Amino acid sequence: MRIGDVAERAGVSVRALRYYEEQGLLNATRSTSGQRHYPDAAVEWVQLIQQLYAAGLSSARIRDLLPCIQSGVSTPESLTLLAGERARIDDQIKGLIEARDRLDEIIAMTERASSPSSACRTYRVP
Amino acid sequence: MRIGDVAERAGVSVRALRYYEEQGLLNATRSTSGQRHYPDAAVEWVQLIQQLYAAGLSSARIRDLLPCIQSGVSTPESLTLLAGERARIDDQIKGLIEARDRLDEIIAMTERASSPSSACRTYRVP
DNA sequence: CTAAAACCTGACGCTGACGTCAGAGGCAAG
DNA sequence: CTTGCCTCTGACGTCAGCGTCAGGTTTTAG
Repeated sequence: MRIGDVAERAGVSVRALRYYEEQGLLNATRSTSGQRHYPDAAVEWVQLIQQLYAAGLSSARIRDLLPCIQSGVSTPESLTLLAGERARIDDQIKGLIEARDRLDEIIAMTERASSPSSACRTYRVP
Repeated sequence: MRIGDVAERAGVSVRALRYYEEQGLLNATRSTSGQRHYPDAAVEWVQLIQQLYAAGLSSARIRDLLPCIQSGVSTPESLTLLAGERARIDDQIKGLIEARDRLDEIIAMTERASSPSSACRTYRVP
C-alpha cells in the first residue's frame, strides 16, 4: 500500500503518517524511487497510535512502549510505563466524569432557573 | 485576597490567573496601587475553570458559557453549547475507556508473554 | 506520449495555555 | 529605612502534532 491509501483507510493525513515515521513510530519499505510502501497491518497500527494520542500519550512515550507492544514481552520498565499511563488515563476519566456531572448540574440549574443550590453563583465576571 | 494567595489555594500559577483575566474569565478589584484583589469565591471559580480546561473546553467556550453559569439562566444558544460540550466529553470518556482497555490487553499480553492473540503483533518498527 | 494525480524532501506556520525574563513599583517587619 | 518578598506590565519563548507551501520526481490513466 502507498501512503495515500494508508492515510485514507486509517482516517489520518499523509502528513501525519510522515510525522509518525519521523518520530520513529511507523516504518515503511521504500521503492527504488523512494516511495513508501506499507503492509496492510499498518492501518491498524496507525489507528492504535491515534488512540494512544487521544488518550494523552506523547510520541516519545509511545516510542518507549513500542518494543514492548511489538515483542509482546514486557521489561520491568515497560510495565511501569504501561501501568503509569493506565493510571493516568484512569484519573483523566474520573476528571472527565466530574466535569460532565458539573455540566449536568449547570444544565439542570439553568433549566429550572430557580433554586439557588450550586456554587459559583455569587462570583461575577464582566 | 491577593493573587499569590489565590494561586496557592487554587493550585495554579500566578501567571495563569493573569491569563484568565486576560481571557475575560476572571475579574479582580484593584487597589489604588493597581494590585489585584479577589474574594474568597475566586478560588472555587478558578478550580471550575481548571476543571473545564481539563475537560477540553477552550477559553473562548468557557467565556461563552459565563453569562449562563453566572446568571443561572440559559438561553437556547447556551443550552446548545452546554449540551454539545457534554456530548463531546461523553465521547472522550468512551475513547479513553477504549484506550485503557487496550492498554490492559497489552499488559495482560506481555505479562503472559505467550498466546499470540492480540493484533499489531506482526508489524515491526525499527 | 502526455497530462493529471500522487509522492518526495525540506522548511516555515499555527494554536493555546501558559513559562519566563526584564525592569519597575509596593508593603509589612525589624 | 531598608531588606526582602510580592506584585505590576509587557513581551517573547515553548511545545506537540500536525497544516501548508515550494519545487521537484514518479506513477498512472487515457
